[in-house]
Formats: sequence, C-alpha cells, structure tokens
Amino acid sequence: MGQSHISNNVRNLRFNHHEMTQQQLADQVGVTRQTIVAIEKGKYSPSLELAFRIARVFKLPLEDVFTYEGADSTNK
Amino acid sequence: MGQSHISNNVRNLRFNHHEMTQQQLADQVGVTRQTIVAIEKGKYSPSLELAFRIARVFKLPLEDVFTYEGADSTNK
DNA sequence: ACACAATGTAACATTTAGTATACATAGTGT
DNA sequence: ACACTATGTATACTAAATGTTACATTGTGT
Repeated sequence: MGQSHISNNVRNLRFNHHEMTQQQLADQVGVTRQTIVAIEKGKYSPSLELAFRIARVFKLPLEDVFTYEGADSTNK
Repeated sequence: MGQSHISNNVRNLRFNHHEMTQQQLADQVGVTRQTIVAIEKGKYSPSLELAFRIARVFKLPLEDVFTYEGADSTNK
C-alpha cells in the first residue's frame, strides 16, 4: 500500500489525558518501545490490531486516536 | 503481533447493503482481489489504512466493519 | 559533575500484509 | 455442452510492520 495518510495523536493522549511514558504504553499494548516511537514519529502506521489496542488504552474509539486523511475515494 | 482477534463483516456488507463483487471492492480500495478474499476468510487482518478505506466504501465507521475482540485489557 | 529516566535514531532480523499468477469449483445463461 | 462470472485455494514473491540491540541526547535530581 502506498504512503500512509494516517495521522494520530498518541503523543498528546499519552501526555495530556494520561500520564504515561512510551515504555508504559508499549507494555500495555504488548509491543516494544521502538514501535511506539515509530508510530508517534509517523514512520509508519500500526497494524489494525495494534491501533485497536492503543485506542483501548486511552478508552477512546479508534477513530479518535487515528485519522485517515482520505486522498481519493474515486479510484484511478 | 500474535494471532489477530479481529473479525469483520465485509462479506455481509458487500452483499446486503451494497451489491458488490470482491473485484469491485478491491478496485475501489486499491488492492487485489486476493487481499479481499484473505480478509473475508480471516487469513489476516488488513492494515489500518486499508481498514479505513474499506469502511469508507461502506460509509461506515471503522469499528462498524472491523471488531476487536480484545483478549486481555489487563496486561501480563 | 554525576546518575538516571525518557526519548530519538539506526542497522539488521523476523513476521505479517499484500501482489502476481495460476488453477479449481460452483452458478448462470444460452 | 459451452462460455462466463464470482469465488476459493495455492505457491512464490515483495513490501511493510515489529523486534532486537545498541548508542546518543536531553532533562531532572542529588
């Protein structure tokens, strides 16, 4: 799949709504800290499962954490 | 990540709410038919981006199409 | 100044998502 | 019986997500 048009506010959620370190979040969702770093930095977007897990930590619907900035609905 | 606890009703949506073939859905979201087959058959769950795209085709929130049957909220 | 915790970065390995191609089966229409 | 369309399956390949390890930076407390 092409370059992801997905943004997220994991970083803000981690700070503002919850006091939580990258490592803690990583532990809670069962990945390594590097994965959280990569997601926050926008290096790639998580798998669907991981996205669900992260959203659940913040007790938010997935679409409140991750946003798809849909490019084209009408295909080539 | 472990074995996905994610289910979806792409198949039903494709039939009931929209008259749509696997190939058509694949075209609209920009993947091959095999990918749709694999998702419907539960061979693997889509990337977050693809999940968003599919949900958009059905004009539904992502969580109406894909469901995470969270195993453990309380981590090890 | 030193230790320590949180974060950023980078190379490489492994696993999983998605592609490409090909063939099989079931249903429908002629 | 034949052609056609939609679906299922399989194998081999590529690309992206995640892991592993290791080191650098920045801020805080003592």
